[in-house]
Amino acid sequence: MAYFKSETQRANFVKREEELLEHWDKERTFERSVERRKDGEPFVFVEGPPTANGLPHPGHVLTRVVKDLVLRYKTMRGFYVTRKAGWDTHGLPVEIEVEKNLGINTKGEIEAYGIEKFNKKCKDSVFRYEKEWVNATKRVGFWVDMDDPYITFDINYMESVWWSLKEVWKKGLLYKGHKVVPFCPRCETTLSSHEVAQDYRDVEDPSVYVKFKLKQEKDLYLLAWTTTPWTLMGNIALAVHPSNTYVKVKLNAGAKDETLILAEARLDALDDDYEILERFEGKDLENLEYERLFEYAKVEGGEAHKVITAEFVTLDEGTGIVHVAPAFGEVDYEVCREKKLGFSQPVNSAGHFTQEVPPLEGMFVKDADRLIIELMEQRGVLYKEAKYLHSYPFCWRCGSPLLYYARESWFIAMKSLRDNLLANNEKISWYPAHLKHGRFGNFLDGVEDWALSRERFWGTPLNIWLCTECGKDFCVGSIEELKARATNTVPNDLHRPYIDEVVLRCEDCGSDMRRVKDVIDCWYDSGSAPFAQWHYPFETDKFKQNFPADFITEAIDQTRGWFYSLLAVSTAIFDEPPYLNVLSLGHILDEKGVKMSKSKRNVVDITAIFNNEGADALRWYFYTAGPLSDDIRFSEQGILEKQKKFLNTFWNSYFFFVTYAAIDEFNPEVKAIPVANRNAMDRWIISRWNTLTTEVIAAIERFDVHVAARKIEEFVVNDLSNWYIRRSRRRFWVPEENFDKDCAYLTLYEVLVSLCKLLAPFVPFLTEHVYLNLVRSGDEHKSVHLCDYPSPDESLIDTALEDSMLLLSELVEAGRRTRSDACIKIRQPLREVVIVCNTEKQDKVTSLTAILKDELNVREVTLVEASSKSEFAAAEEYKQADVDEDTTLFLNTGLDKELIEEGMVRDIVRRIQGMRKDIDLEYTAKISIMYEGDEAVKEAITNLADYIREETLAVAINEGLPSVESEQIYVKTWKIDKKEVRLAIKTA
RNA sequence: GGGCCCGUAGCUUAGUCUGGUUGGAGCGCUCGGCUGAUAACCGAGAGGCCCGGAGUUCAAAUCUCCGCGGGCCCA
Repeated sequence: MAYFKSETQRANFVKREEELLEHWDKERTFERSVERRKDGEPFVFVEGPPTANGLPHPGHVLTRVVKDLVLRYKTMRGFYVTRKAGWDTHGLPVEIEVEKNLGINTKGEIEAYGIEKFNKKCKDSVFRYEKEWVNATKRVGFWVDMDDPYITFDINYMESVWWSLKEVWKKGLLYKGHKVVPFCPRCETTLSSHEVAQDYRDVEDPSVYVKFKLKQEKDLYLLAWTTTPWTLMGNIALAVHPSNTYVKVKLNAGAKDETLILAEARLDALDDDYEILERFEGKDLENLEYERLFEYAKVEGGEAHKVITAEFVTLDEGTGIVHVAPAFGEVDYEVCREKKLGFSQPVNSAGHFTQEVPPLEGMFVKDADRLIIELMEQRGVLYKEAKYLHSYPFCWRCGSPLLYYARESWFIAMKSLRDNLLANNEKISWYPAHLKHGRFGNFLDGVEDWALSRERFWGTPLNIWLCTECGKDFCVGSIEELKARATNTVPNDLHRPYIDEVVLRCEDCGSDMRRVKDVIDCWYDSGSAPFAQWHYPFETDKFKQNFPADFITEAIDQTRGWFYSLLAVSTAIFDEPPYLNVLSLGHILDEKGVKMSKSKRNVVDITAIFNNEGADALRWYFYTAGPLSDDIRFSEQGILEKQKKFLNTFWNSYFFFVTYAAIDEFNPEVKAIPVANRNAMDRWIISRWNTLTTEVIAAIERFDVHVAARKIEEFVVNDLSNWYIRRSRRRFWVPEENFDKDCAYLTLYEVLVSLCKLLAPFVPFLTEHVYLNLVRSGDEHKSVHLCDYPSPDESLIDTALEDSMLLLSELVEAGRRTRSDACIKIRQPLREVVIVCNTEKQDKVTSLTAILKDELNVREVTLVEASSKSEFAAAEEYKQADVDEDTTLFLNTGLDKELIEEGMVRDIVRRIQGMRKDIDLEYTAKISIMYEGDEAVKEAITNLADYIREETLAVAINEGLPSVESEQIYVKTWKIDKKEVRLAIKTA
């Protein structure tokens, strides 16, 4: 009985994959692959948690298959690799989704709807597409434990987050300040940066040149410029560049005779004639005080209305003197904080002026521009007004112009940890390496304090309570502590609104303490994953085993996202890097090279890919497309090509093997032949395989996945299929058992099984299917994914042999070229090929002459020294082809009757083989042949009848066709070398 | 506006770090050949201002600078 199951020639990858998904489920193969390594060295991975409130995108699939490749590889290399899935569940994107469904979009409406109900909806919405995520994850073959994932809204997870924030608070790193954020006055919502980026429009705004009167000197003005006149109500300072040249100019403008200061490079801004009175550097202006434009808004917390110097001042436009309003600009806010200046906020959260500004009270800021310009004109402080075209962000939901607006916010003092961040970054290996000191390092260099709080609803509540009397703050670090300090009942759910009800007792004054209303930035949630997923420090074992991570990978946009938040949290709490290796991936672009995004409607449906091409084809496409750090132009056609070229070729190599192994009932278990005893071809493919394995392992260790995958592809397509198997076919066709055939079977078998292991992390489905059929002994519950990764046997690497084969392929190429030039088809045997080369090359070729004879269809191979070259070059029947500098090939193109007859017969055999295939004969079926042709044909067939019988499995060859047509007889007329030949076959 | 990455044939790409014969492949196209594993394969051909410009050098796809286009992050 056949040892191997036979296969169909068409692989049907999709169906195979679906079968294996069930098989793995039933066999618990994933779980067992992890468990069997539990005494191995741990290789720690942290899953970057996706948000499941949208459909998975091809980019997500890419990160998942890259994670899977590395984790499977490490597992097979003997590491203990646990893989906990995670879900990111909090944050504004979730809230917005719910708001959309409820048809509301202001915080007021949410509060009216009820925070309890609202958050319930958020919680439900978070897993709206969980099924699709789980399906896609499984379907693509990503082995990760989704039965026991970490979830950021889980109470244990939140408790760990609270604990960590208390550590931050205890170190004095948590403080309250203002944060200037893009804010929609209509929705009363802060917008995240990616929301802001969604709707920039070109708009025309008034730009005004305003004169600020200096206190020290009479009739001397600083000329400032702004495109948002309404922000002048919050003016605190004027900024100049410290080292640029400024001038004092006297205007010659009749009644408007006055003296102004501005940057020399911006004198163009003046409409009038002027005379330069003085030149000085910006820093000479520092600390000059000026009279405020409007007396209305009150200033708190520091000095105001003086000149400061700042590097951000540019001379591209304006006057080189910048109006600074900390309530309405992030840069403004930062510089004022640095210089310890005051703060003024005359605008409420709906974007209307407050009663601090009586003439404008209740007016929307953008509508107030006109009135403010008029007021300035009346006071004679407006130098001129112009139009200014610029791009400005609008709310993507309601279309209102966004305001930059300072809101009260809690911060983590990351700036003070800058050196620690940089030092920890030094302990991390980045792939690609340039990110370490490039994008990421630069970012850490200029790190800002982390605005941690969000005035929102669905998130981990900020665990800070403030005393209603004395203002003292307290940070709660655990549920136990909360219970101990609470004066009322502690809820089971830590979310809003329940937590808002919990009142603590102030230790200082004994009054009530109330929680601040904010929730925590969800990036802090996911940045806490290394410890929060294990409920550290309330449970300690798992965390200790799993920190720091050996490996994380996500797309490039996470450099300032998760890659940063992980490092930030870990540095603040442990002062250790949370991961040691980080691999950054490129993005998936559409076929035109544009980023795939929901709004552009160019996102490819991955389920269609799974159903059409299958997971292995998709994976192989991703792995071979190019360096993982490069963007990929996604193309379904490209995936199909991978399926045809690579998967099919691998399948067919396997199919060839099992087909003949079944016929011969070959059993690898009872054969053992040392490699050294096998022929050159066998030793060559085994050597190539060992070389390949060395290269593949080296490449994966560097995360050069595309290098590894492309090398395997070349091996399978070129070396194995197109050379080794093609060259060795005849060895498998020999009917009787013999030593050489056993060598061929064993070699191909060993290479295929080893290839399965080498490829298992890349294409886990196909390799499993093939492995399960090829390895039929041993454990019932076996799997390629339970195997050790192959390691190369250096003693089997024969570089000299590999070199020889390379030379041989060059000779074959040259020989074919010569035939083609001389118009002699390959089926026509020729007498001789002469190779002119040095002795070193002669040695290389000698062992492989049999192959050369076969490939070039010549009877003799003659090797000669360079000295005889001229002799052959002069002979007419020898056609020349140059191989390389010192190697030349001559093909003897002379034909005699014997050669012509042989060529004729080979043509006939070829036709008969085609006919066998036409009528789908079994490979082993015997036939009888009948023919009609001229004398030459008859003579050739008679002379070479034995050869024909052997090649075509014919038991009889007879001249003359049967007179009656019959279904059992297949007749076809051919033209061979201008002769008509009629052939007929029937099964014998 | 700033930082980082990418740009090679119609398409996908190797080569760039470490400058050095005529810039390699694959898909597609044209012609010819081969085929009882292969929806394959082999040979020949057409197809490249190596994004543009300047510089360094005996020598630049490769190094430097300035642009242009795309991407990401940040303003």
